[in-house]
Amino acid sequence: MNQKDIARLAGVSSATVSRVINGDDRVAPKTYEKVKRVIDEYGYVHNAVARNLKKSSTKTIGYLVPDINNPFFTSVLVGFEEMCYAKGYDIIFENTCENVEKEKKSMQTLLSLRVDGLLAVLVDTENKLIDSFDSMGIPIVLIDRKSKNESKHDCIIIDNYDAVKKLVDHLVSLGHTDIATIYGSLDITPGEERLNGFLEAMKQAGIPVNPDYVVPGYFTVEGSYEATEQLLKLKKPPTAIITANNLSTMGAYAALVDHKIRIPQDISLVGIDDFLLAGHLTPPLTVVRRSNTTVGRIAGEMLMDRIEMGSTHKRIPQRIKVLPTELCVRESSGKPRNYTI
Amino acid sequence: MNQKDIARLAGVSSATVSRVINGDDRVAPKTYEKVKRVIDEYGYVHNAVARNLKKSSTKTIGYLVPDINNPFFTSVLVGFEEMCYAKGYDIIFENTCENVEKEKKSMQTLLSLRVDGLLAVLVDTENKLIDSFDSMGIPIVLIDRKSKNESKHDCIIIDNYDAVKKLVDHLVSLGHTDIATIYGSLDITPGEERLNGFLEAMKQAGIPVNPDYVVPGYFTVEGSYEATEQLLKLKKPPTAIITANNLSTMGAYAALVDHKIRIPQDISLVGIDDFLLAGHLTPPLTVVRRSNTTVGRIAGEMLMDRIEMGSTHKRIPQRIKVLPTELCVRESSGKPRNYTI
DNA sequence: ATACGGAATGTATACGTATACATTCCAGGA
DNA sequence: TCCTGGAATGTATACGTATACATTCCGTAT
Repeated sequence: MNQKDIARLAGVSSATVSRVINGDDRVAPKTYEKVKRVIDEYGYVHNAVARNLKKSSTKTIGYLVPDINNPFFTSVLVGFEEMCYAKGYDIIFENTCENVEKEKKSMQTLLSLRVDGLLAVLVDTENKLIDSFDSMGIPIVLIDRKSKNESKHDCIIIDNYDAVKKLVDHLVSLGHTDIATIYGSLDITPGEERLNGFLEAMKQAGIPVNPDYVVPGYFTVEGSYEATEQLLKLKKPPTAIITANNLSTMGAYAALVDHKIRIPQDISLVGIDDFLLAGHLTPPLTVVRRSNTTVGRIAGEMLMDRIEMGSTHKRIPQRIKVLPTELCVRESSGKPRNYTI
Repeated sequence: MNQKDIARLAGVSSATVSRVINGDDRVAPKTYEKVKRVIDEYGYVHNAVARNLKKSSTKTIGYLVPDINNPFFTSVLVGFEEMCYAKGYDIIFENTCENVEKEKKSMQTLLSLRVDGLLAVLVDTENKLIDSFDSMGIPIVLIDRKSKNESKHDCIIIDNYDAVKKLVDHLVSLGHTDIATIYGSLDITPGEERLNGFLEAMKQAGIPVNPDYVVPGYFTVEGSYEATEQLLKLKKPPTAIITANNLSTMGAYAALVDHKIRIPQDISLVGIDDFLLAGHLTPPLTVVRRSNTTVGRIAGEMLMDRIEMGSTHKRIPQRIKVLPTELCVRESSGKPRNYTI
């Protein structure tokens, strides 16, 4: 059942059917009704595949993230989907599992599927396939992680140095000096910048950094759980811990709870990125936060803005949107203990 | 740049190029290499839109859920994506926001996009568009919520009656009689069955149900937060609360924490469905759980199984997979208090 | 009555691919 | 030498749509 069939049944040409379907106003009301009736009667459903081929546009956008288990990417997806739906775009979902090979295949697929745009959080920011998107004129918006080489793509980030500095300063103002950090993967920008931000903020605060207090958590719950246990095993555990993202915070929290460490009496815990329940844990956690759905919403706007510009979008220079962050003081940060644990 | 261009540049026909791309072994090794080289050199990327039109199959599956903010649906997505990726299917993501109108539009879009299958959690289980999928021979797998009318579609569910009964029996064995439940939306099966299951299990245990102890939480964090506050306002609050899903548990937990109610000393809290952190809260929560990623994985299997059967899949009768649930006793359930709060 | 012009509709084609069918090629057997 | 047959390749078409262009229709002005 296609337009030609409908045309025959309605006694018109297939062009007219196409016009009815696309709401072309150059069709007489009575013809419109007649065709509409036949369409409904026979349950014809428009074939977007053929349309996409003809129009060389798919009204489709790729959403490529490394780990959908991470609630951050889910929240971003919510905002992104909201914008896409409003503008009539559909989302093709790709989960790369932080795997370079899978990322390649996913990007190849999206390319092949002729998505009109791509929202990506890349594992391999030097990925050659990025060039393919460029040469095909498909806009890309990057989130959180920038390409290391001079990238031409729009991106939405936060000031990681500033975010960590807010946490360090907060802890320092409470009297902490034995501050530890559980840092993330250093080969992606947030990991690198948040660690450097920590070191820099400590320097500015005039507090020497204890190398034992700088441990990797790999941005994962498990990694940070273990990192926390490692910190607890020290002869003198830190009085405060700064984590590098939401998962890291969860891991550290779980480890502290499991080891019966009281927060914040024994150890203060603060982190980057808010998450569901973070404000309702015992105690509620102090975090530096941004609006995750806003990230998705702005990404959608920037992307569809470029898409609608057509090929001329290449003339618009890279746009970098730095979202504001806010220190949200709750109860997981307090004065440093003055006893041994 | 298309197959014809590549063909001309390589001095072969477009059919040969197509064969090379599809790995057809009826092409001479040297020809294969020659074509491959031209493809790489010119950065040709295969057009899946055209292929899909020709083959009337898209290697694409719709994933339609009411609320991706719910971690349950995210976990399901993880398992589902895993299976899809393994079999070479891509996912088109639709979030209906529990909105009937949006659900209709989404289904219409998926139909138009000619997805090969659909994994759906429907708001409106009487949706007429389901029939369109049927008549076009596109298989559907339903999760969690069954169609109310006699549905012909595969579905993956749990025994809700049994799940609630496990919680009730657990609480009764601890000595509780003042048991409250925060139930979910009654117009979807899990909501209806879990409430009925509660009433039935209480009956079987010989415990009269206090109508004040049966309050709606609408399967949301906020709704359940308020429901919990409502329970706390009673002259005699319950000694235990059973929640209807993960969000409901979070809401109740947050409310109890915020009102300084001690769990389980003052009130026990148990719920259906596990979630990240549930085992690391203070105290860790007792829940009835299933493997969420398994739900997605099995759904993917059932769906692609039918897809690969082609049109004959209609001859296979409805398959209902009831996943096992397990009572996971942690520390949020204890003996009932013997004092007034 | 005729010409005109805009509205309504029809005709024909291209989008890029996969594949049925046709053709060419070539080695090996008679 | 010719024939045979399988391997390799080419030719032609259909998938379902949107749309440029052509045509028809019909009311109105001349």
